[in-house]
Amino acid sequence: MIEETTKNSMQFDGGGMNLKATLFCGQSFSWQRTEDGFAGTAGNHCVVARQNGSTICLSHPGGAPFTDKEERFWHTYFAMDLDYPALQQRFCANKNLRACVMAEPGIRVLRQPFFETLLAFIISQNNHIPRIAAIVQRLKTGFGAPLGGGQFAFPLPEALAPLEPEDLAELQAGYRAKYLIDAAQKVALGQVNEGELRAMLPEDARKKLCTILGVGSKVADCVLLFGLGQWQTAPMDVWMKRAMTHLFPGGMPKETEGFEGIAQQYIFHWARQNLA
DNA sequence: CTCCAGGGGTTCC
DNA sequence: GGAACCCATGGA
Repeated sequence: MIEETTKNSMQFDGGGMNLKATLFCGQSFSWQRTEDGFAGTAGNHCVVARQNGSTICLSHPGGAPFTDKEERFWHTYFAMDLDYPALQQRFCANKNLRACVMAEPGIRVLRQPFFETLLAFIISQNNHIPRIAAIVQRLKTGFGAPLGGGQFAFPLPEALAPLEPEDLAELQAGYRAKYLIDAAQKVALGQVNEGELRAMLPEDARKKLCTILGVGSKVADCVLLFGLGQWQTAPMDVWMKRAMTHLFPGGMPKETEGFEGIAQQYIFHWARQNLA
């Protein structure tokens, strides 16, 4: 008998993660609900994710085994290297942080690829989550490389850079189409470079991102947080004020699904940088 | 029909 | 700096 050595799925303990809340709270727009779980892509990788109790299970749409490289990729994507329960316990010493933690304790900040995070949050401007996700999906299927199982990768900057806004008409992204192309061009030409952004001081990276048409303070903050693992250093009161200005200009909403998660993500990242 | 959704650009002052 | 207005699109 030959032992089965390939792994057609990977499982790990979520460490208190709520998969559904994490995927659909508004930090990522690359996941879809399917009959047997949540199908999503990141970079050149695609998976179907499920949660059974505390266990997170990932499998390929076609059932293919995972390589070591893919396992590491998803491990990093879901930030499984961080001890969230311990992190949250520390946050709860602060009143504002505690409120964010208690709103939805199962949310983790995902580590998403830079370019797709940038474009997704450009699309997000003056828009709502279901439509953002629909536009992202059309962007992938229309301009991305097929990954099998009906999934498509997020298009590369080089694929979008030569296009004209009318070429993106099928996205139904409206006036944002020219923003997407400008972002793709600046990344493809190296005027905006992920490695350089990561090496920069966060405030400088923020300014650099804002040179892209359609990227202002809010989009830049989201890209720094979700796509670059970076955040600016600022005193707590400044940071909280910015988060609240961005997120809840009219005051904290009561039952708006996802919003509490966004607040938590904002605060979590700040706290990770400053309370360590 | 009007309003607005996780903004940003432009054009004023 | 801040305020008004516009930008496409689709759902309530």
